[in-house]
Amino acid sequence: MNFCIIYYIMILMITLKEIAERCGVSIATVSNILNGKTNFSEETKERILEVIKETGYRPNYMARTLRAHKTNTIGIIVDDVIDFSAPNLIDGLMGYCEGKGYKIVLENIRFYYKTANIWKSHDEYKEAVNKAIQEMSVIKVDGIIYIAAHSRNIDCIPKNLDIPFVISYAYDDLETPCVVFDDEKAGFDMTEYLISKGHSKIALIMGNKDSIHTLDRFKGFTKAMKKHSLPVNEKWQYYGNWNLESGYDACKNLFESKELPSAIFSFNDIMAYGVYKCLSEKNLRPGKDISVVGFDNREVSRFMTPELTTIYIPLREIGEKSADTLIRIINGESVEQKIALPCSLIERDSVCDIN
Amino acid sequence: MNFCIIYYIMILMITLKEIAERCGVSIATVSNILNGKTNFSEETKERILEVIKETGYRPNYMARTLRAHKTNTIGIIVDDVIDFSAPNLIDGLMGYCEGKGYKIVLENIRFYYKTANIWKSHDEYKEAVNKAIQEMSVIKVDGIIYIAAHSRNIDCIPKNLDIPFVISYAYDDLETPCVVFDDEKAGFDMTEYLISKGHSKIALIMGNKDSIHTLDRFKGFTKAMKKHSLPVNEKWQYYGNWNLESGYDACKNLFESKELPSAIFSFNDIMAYGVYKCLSEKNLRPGKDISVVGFDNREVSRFMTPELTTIYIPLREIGEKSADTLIRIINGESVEQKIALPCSLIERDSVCDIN
DNA sequence: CTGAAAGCGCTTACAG
DNA sequence: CTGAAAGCGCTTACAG
Repeated sequence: MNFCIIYYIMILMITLKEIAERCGVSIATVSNILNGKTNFSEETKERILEVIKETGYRPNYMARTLRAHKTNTIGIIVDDVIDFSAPNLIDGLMGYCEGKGYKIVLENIRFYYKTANIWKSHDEYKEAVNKAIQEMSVIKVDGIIYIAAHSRNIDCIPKNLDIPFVISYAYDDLETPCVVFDDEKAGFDMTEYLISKGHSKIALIMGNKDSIHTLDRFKGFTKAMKKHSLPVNEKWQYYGNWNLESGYDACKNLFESKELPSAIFSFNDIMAYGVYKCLSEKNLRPGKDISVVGFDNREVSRFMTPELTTIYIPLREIGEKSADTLIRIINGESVEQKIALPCSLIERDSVCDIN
Repeated sequence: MNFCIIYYIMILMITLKEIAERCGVSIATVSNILNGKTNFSEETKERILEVIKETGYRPNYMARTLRAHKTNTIGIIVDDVIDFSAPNLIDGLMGYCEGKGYKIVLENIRFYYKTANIWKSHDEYKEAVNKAIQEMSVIKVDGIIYIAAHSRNIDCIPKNLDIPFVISYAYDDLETPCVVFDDEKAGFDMTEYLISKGHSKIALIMGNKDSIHTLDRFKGFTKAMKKHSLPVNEKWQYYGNWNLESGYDACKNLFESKELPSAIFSFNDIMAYGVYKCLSEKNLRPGKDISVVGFDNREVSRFMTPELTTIYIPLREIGEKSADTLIRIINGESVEQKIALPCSLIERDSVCDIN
C-alpha cells in the first residue's frame, strides 16, 4: 500500500493542474487550500483534500520554491565528518530539524583529511568554505550551520551574509551566533572533583599551547586551585598535541620531577591513555597508585582499565541547540549571540580517594 | 575579492535577463552559451562570458531544474550517522561525488537510536525509509544511496523505483546494485593467518547467530580449516551480540572447556576487548599465553595492550565505489549488480608465533 | 549565428 | 468563496 503511493508520485508525477481538473476547480483554489488559507466551503475543501490523498500528490519542490523563496532546507557545512565529534553533533542537529520539517544538505570540508594531504594553506581552506557557502546559496537554503571540529575563530564567513548562519563548536569575530560548550567550567569542575578526593598535587597534560580548549580548561583549573588556596606547580604542566604519544611522553617527563603529583589531569582521553601506558611500564596502577582523569568521553575511555573518569561533552545537545537557534533566526526571533552548554563529569574508576 | 563575488550573488541576485540586457543579446543566447552549445560568434561569446564573470552570475538552481530535470544532487539515506562505519562511508562517498560535481542531501533514519528508544516495529522502520525516499523524490535527486549500518536484506525499497539506487554495506532481494565487503574472504584470511602462525586450535567468538556477518565470517573460517585439513572443535564456538560483555562471557565459558585453544578469533574488536578483560583476570597475557584477533579495526583496537591484530574494512572505498556505481547508473552505463570489496589484515601484536 | 515564445509547476495579489 | 492572470528564472524547440 505504501509502495503504491510512492509509485504514483514517482511515475505519474501528478500536478496541481490535474488535481484542479479532477475537482473541477481552479489551480489557485487547490494551491490556497494546500497552503492552509481559510475561507473555503467545507465541501470543496474536503473534495480537494480527498483527491490529493487519493493520488498521493506532492507539490513540486522546485516550482514552489522558485516562487515562494522558502526551501525548508538547512545547509550543514562540516569541518570533517570523520572527526569524533561530528556524528553526534550532526545527529542532534538533524533530529531537531526533522521535527521542524527541515531537510538537510551537507557539505564536507574534509578539514583533517585535506590539511594532512592536500591543502597547502589557510587560504585554500577559506576558499573551500566560501565555495560551500556559495553552493548553499545557489540552492537557496533557509539557513546554514557550520560545524567545526575544534574551537577556534572561524574567520572565513563573509560579513553581511544575508543567509541566517550559526556556528556550532566554535565562534567568530563577527556577531555570528554560536553554540559551544563550557570548557572553562568543565576544567574547573574536574579540578574541584579531584580536590574533593583529596588531591592537591595535580599535574596537567594539556593540548596544544595555542588551542582554545587548552586555554579555557587551564583557566578553569587555575580558578579552582585558587578558590581552594592550593599552590600550582608549574613543573607539572605539560603541553601535548592531543595524541597518545604526547600523553605518554609527558608522563615520562613528569616522572623525572623530584616531587610527584597524586593526580594527572589529561586534557583529553587519548593522551590519558598514553599516561596509562607509561604508568603500566613503571608498574604503577592508575586509579590506585596515581589518579588519572581525561576529557571528551571518547569510546576508548570506557575500554581502559580501570575505566577512565572523564568529561562528557554534550554533542547532541549542541547540535540541537544550534538547530534551534538557526530556526529562530529564520523565523525572525532574537537569539543569544553566544551559548555555552555545560559539560558533565563522568565518574568512573581512575581516581582514588586519598582523604 | 572572493567575498565581493559572494555578495553579488546573494544580495543582487543577478538573473539571465540582466546579463542579456547588459550584453544586448537575448536570454536564449546567454542560456545556450552557458550550457555549452556551440556555433556562436567568438565576439558575443566572449562578451557574455566576460559579463558573467564580472557580475558573478550563477544560474538559479530551482528555475533550471524545474525545466531541465537534472539536479546534480545525490540523496544519501543512512541507517544511523552515529554508527561506527557511517562517517568513513559518507566521507568516501562525498569525496567522490564532490569530484563529479554532485551535491549531497542527507536523511538520517536513526536506526539505532530509534530501535532502542522509539520504534515499535519493523513496519515503522520501513515507513521511515519510505518517507525518506519520498523526500528525496520531491527534491528530484538524480540518485539515492542507502548506507546500512550492518549487512542485511534491505526489504523496504519500492520495486520499480524510477530513481537510480545503490545500496552500500548491505543488499536486497531485488536487483538493486549493492557494494559490500567480503566477509567470507576476511574470515578465511584471518584463519589462514592464525594457521600460518602455528595455531590449529582456534576458538570463535561470533556475533549474533542470524547475522550475515557472523554467517559469512564463519564460512570463511570453516573453509580455511578444511583447506588445511584441520579439525574444528564446536565446543569452542560461541555466539555473542557484538558487545564487550558478550566477549567477556564467552571467554569465561571457554575456560571451562577441558582442552583450551591457542587462539581466539573474535568477530569484532569490542568483544575481543572483553576477551582481554577476562584474560587479565586470569593473569593470562594476550599475544603471549593465548593469541587473540578481532575484526573491524575500531579505534579501540589500537589502544589495547597488546595492540590488536584485526581486519580493516575498506569503508572509504565502499563509499567511493557506491558513488561511482550510482553515477554510472545515472549516466546510463551498465554496472555489476553486486560488488564485494576485499578487506585487509592488520597485523599487530596480539598473536604469537608458536611454530 | 541569434531571438521570440512557450512552458516547467507553482504562488500571489487582485477582481468579482 | 473562487478564479483569471502574471510571473518566479530558466530551457528548448523552432523560425529566420
